[in-house]
Amino acid sequence: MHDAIQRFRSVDPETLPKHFDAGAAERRWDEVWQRSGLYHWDPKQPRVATFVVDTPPPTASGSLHPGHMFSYTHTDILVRHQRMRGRNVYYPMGWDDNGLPTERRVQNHHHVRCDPTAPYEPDLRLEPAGPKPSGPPRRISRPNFIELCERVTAEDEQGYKELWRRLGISVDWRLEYRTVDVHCRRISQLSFRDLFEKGHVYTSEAPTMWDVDFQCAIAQAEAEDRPRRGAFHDLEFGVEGSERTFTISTTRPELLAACVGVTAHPGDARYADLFGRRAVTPLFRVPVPIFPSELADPEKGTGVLMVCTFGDATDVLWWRDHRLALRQLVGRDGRLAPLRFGSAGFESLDPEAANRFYAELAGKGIEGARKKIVELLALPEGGATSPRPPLHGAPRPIEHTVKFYEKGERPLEFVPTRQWFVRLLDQKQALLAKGHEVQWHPPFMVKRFDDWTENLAQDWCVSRQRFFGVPIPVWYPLDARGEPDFEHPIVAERDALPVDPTTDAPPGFREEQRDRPGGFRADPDIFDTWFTSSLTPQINSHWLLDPARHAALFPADVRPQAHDIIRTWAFYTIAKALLHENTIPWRHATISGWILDPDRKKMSKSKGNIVTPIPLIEQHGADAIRYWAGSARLGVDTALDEQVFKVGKRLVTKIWNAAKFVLGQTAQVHPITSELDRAFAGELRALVARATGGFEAFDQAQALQDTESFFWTRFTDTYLELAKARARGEGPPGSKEGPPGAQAEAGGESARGSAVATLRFGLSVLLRLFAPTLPYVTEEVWSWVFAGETGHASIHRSPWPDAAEFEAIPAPTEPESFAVAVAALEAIHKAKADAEVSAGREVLELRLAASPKTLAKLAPVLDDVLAAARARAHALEPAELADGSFEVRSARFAERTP
RNA sequence: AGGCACGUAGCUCAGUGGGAGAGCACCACCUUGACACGGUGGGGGUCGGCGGUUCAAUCCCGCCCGUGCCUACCA
Repeated sequence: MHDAIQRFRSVDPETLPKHFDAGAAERRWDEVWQRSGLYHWDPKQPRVATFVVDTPPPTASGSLHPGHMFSYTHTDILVRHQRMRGRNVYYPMGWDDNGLPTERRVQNHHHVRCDPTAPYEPDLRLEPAGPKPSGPPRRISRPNFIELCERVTAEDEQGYKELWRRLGISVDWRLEYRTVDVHCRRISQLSFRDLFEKGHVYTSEAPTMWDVDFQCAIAQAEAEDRPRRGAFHDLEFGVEGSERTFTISTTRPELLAACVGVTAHPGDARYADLFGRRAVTPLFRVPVPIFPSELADPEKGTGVLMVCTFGDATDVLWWRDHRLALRQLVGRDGRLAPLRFGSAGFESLDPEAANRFYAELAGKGIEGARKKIVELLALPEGGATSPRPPLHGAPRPIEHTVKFYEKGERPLEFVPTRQWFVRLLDQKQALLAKGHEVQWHPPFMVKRFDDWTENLAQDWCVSRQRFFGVPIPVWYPLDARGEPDFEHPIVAERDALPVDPTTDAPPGFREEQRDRPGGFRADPDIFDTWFTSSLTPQINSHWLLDPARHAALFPADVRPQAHDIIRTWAFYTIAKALLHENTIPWRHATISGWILDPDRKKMSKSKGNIVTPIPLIEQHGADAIRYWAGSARLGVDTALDEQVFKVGKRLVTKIWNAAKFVLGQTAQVHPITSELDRAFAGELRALVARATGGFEAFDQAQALQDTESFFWTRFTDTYLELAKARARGEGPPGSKEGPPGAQAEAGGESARGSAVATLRFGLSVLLRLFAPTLPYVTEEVWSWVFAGETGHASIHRSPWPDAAEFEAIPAPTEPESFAVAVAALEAIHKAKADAEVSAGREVLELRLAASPKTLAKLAPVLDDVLAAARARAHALEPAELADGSFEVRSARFAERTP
């Protein structure tokens, strides 16, 4: 770089526009960068030279959000730094088109519903439905529905793509993928096949968390707790063959017909006599076993409780561990199923009464059934043994937490259904170990991973009863009666993937055998969206399809993501890499915070406080938005603050103006020899080390802050002012001998050339330090002269500044001379401010005091200080002042600025 | 209930075992030649509270208070 200083050219500031036009620069440079292949990954380079980003694939069906700008900019800043460090960057973009958000978006956008029984309409063309469609939604076939999903997501992706390009997100668009495309379906199904071969997946019919509205199974990761108002109902139970009664408290009286057991803590003396006997439920008079369980809390309710199929996760445990009866009450649609008590049905001491009572409940929804059963329980004839009503007193309102599907509106139920699971409970220790092999930024985020992993209670349910997504590549053989054999699933062969079992026949079968006795039946389900998106590193590396590419791209270097999906995306991705290859999926996880609105509330669509991104860019410029994002450290929730945009915009303008000045200096450059220049270079060198260290520690905010602070306080406000006169070939006013330093240096021209060279060198270094954060304004300035001088057409492929660039610049004679020069100038500025005259006013007389040591340090830079202060005359006075500080003892200023 | 993070100037946020900082906002001044999308100067904070360690604590330790989030709590 120092050699390049010799080739420094100048530009005529008159030829440059007066102001920086951010919008024009964004359009122009994006086009140039795309056309020149600036962001292209080079597959020929080795792994060590490559930097692989596991970019988050956004759900394109969501709405654009300032949070998108925020977190993707974080990553892009790191990526641009790596690119300038010479790394061959692999920076893809994916779109997560799977699943519910897309289906919902299509349903609303076109006012349709998927009806798998409807026939395919090849020529169906639907227009967007508009804001308030009338009438019931149109029912369309599954293939039509999927076509719409693909069309809508493709449209939505354009909005994102436009935003990324406008923001200067430097992805290689050749590496675009969609989680439903052929390649991703193949990788996803390969993953299933591999897990199947390794014994990590199984199918079972078991009670599973079930959303009654979506009628779909849910994994633990998608369930969330919500506080809800409920009420304890005290119900009197009888004891078989005895007058003994006891009272249980339940919030779910509607499940009474599904009561299959009663339990209390083994140490609870109140109920010790009951263990081993049978309780008799009220209304339905069903005898059920009474057993002790450590899981029962003597403090809660009455200490004794009913076990139902199924009220909650603990019921599932009791049901399984104590081999209780299954009396599934809530159906897939959330309504109470028909039950029969008596000889042909469930046991009851009074089947006739049981059936009579239950007839009042069957077919009702949960809320309706609860209301009804409370009425029934208040009837005197409902009691099992006692003459009074089984419901004691009024329901007691409580606040309790209830599990919901995160996108759902009614509480989850446990419904026995056949699902596919990935075994994770037996992998907890290995998962924790792998999680700690990853370096998290900030490091404490690993705790989120630990908490989740340690508390994992269920294997991962990966099958979903939805339409749009990756099909599970499985068929089941049908026996002679047409019953499927779930113990011997037929999993598609690797070479056949991807398959859709609903249209493809399994190996060894013909299509005509579908759903026929002796034939086969397709698994109708699709995968959980995370089953595919947990493979984004492998999707990019073409795992199992291209071993050389996989070796070059896996594990990835960085996984950027937000902290709310550590339990899903990060967790499942780590799990997949562990189960497939016993490795980690990436070396670093960078966790961005959330965007809060100016009132510190989380921004979300439901709160209606979303600001749309593009207008913000139009208003402030992409660099200013990036400045705001880059200023926030990883993991820190950040307010959407227009003030910060303005600060960023001001910085952009200042860079542009400073560059215009620096590059407008026309003098011939010389080697950097003057003391002030050498001292400034020394400070700059320290900045480069700090900023580089910041980037290496994934702390782009610190790097930016250091660079920005240096730029204002060490460059524009100080060095530029101090070196300005010399660079122009002027000295202090009235000095006739030529530029300052002429006496001490070999000649005036070399001192002048030293200043010009230092200005250019400083600008070149600072531009490159800013380039990752502010790609547009730095590229614009770079293009004026530096591109030709350094041989790097774009600043974004130019070498990151390093110590080697400083080697040819001699160290300053006095390490503190820059600081001393600044302090002296500030003292004179203060005197001018006190006298209420402009900083540009000439100083006719000046008595400047400092300690003798400080005055000695000032000597080699004195002429620059006097020139910057416009001092015609001066006297230096040794004084008892703290080292490094100056005082103006007296001064006289010119009447007006010349 | 356990955990993690945060609490520093009116606001947004850096920071470090020894001097309390930046930007914005505020006040005063300066039409200066790269920049008025500018410059110079200034006022403003018991660094959440209480203890402890230390020659010295905003920083380390303990407890407490407040805020946010994660996990658990579902009879």
